Amino acid sequence: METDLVTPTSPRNTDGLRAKLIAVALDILERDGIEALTLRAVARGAGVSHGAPARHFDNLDDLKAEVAAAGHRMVANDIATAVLQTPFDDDPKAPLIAAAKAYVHGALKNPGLFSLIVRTSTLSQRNAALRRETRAAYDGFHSFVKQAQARGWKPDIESKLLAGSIWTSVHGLSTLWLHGAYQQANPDATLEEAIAGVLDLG
Amino acid sequence: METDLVTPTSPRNTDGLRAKLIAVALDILERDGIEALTLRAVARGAGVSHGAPARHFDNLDDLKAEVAAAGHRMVANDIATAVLQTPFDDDPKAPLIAAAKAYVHGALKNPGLFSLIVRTSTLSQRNAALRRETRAAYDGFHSFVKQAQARGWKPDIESKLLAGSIWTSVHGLSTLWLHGAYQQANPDATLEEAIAGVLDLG
DNA sequence: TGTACATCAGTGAACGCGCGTTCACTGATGTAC
DNA sequence: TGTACATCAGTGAACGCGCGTTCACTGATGTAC
Repeated sequence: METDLVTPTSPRNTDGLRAKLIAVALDILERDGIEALTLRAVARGAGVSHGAPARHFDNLDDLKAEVAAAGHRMVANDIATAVLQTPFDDDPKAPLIAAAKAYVHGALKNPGLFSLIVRTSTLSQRNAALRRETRAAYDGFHSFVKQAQARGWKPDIESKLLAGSIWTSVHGLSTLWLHGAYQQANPDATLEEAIAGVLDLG
Repeated sequence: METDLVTPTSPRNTDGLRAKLIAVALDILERDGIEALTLRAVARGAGVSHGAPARHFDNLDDLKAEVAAAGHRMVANDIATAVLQTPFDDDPKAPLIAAAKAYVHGALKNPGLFSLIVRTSTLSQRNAALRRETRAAYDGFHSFVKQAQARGWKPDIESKLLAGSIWTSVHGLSTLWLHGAYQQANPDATLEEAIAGVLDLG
């Protein structure tokens, strides 16, 4: 289903349950992981019958896409907040480090949501809202990178390629740290060091 | 089950089916993805009854761990081959680029196996063989990095941190490219450029 | 203000599905004598 | 060489499970008059 940002208004429906179902889904992801995210589990968590979600979502994939979009928004928000709260001071890349930390910590805080967001990118071709979220999140990050460059950090690298490199690094670090693979390969490194290392490279 | 590298020998069992089940599992991962990897599907693919796999694997997780170990070995092998076939020539990091390409191409060739390997790292605490594979793969890569450093590439960075950074970057690029997220954010970049960019950073 | 009607979110029973796992069985193959 | 026996990989029926989805229903709420 192609869901728009503006949910269809109904005279007597305040969309209470719809919002609650999404909130419950985020809880389930955080507590029990992506495998546990089913329509029935969401209904149980919201205290309604298992048929109720069908009134708000066409099917499971539809729900997942909406949850992923909501999660995307949350992460993008956390990152923007972290960046805006971090002064450039003497280090032009300080805000980027803050952004990277927010990204990694977001992934570690809710691994299930992180997985869902990643896996849903294939789905996103069919969901305009999700597609917009992805795009907006990346564009936001890209502008932070350009600001750091404008202040003298790696000014000679093409900003898109630089943003892409940082993004892949931070994303990969999140994944590998989450699964304990990074720590296993590099037992002495702390997460802070790993994040800094990823940005300092070179 | 703690499975050892040496499979228990049985007088009349040549382990034909066991090996076939693993091969079928790899096929299923490549063709239909990780969701489709079930004991019953593997049995079907091997042309045996659905109860047969229970003679060789304690349960589904046991099978997955063995498949992941096999996949890990394959990837590590591909990387080693790529590195050994690439002369240092004038560019000390040429073998590392070859390694990165092999890693990414392996992920793109069999996304299901890639997912399984990543997700199984949590499982690996319970499977000694898989733990050894992970460790061996990383150690191999680390030695390649040290060789590049010995030839003058980024010699001042602590090799473990450098290896970790490259690993996370390449891993993240694989994931994001696989899901189309990287291309969406950076429509003009080719995979080759992205790989080079990740290693060139800085 | 009051009444008749329409809407529709949520109910709960029911459906078919594929799954993991168990278990008595059978039949081929290796071993002991 | 031949025979009796033991082993055990693979069979196929059966089990219970949770899932997504459908559907007639009911009851609360908004609307028209």
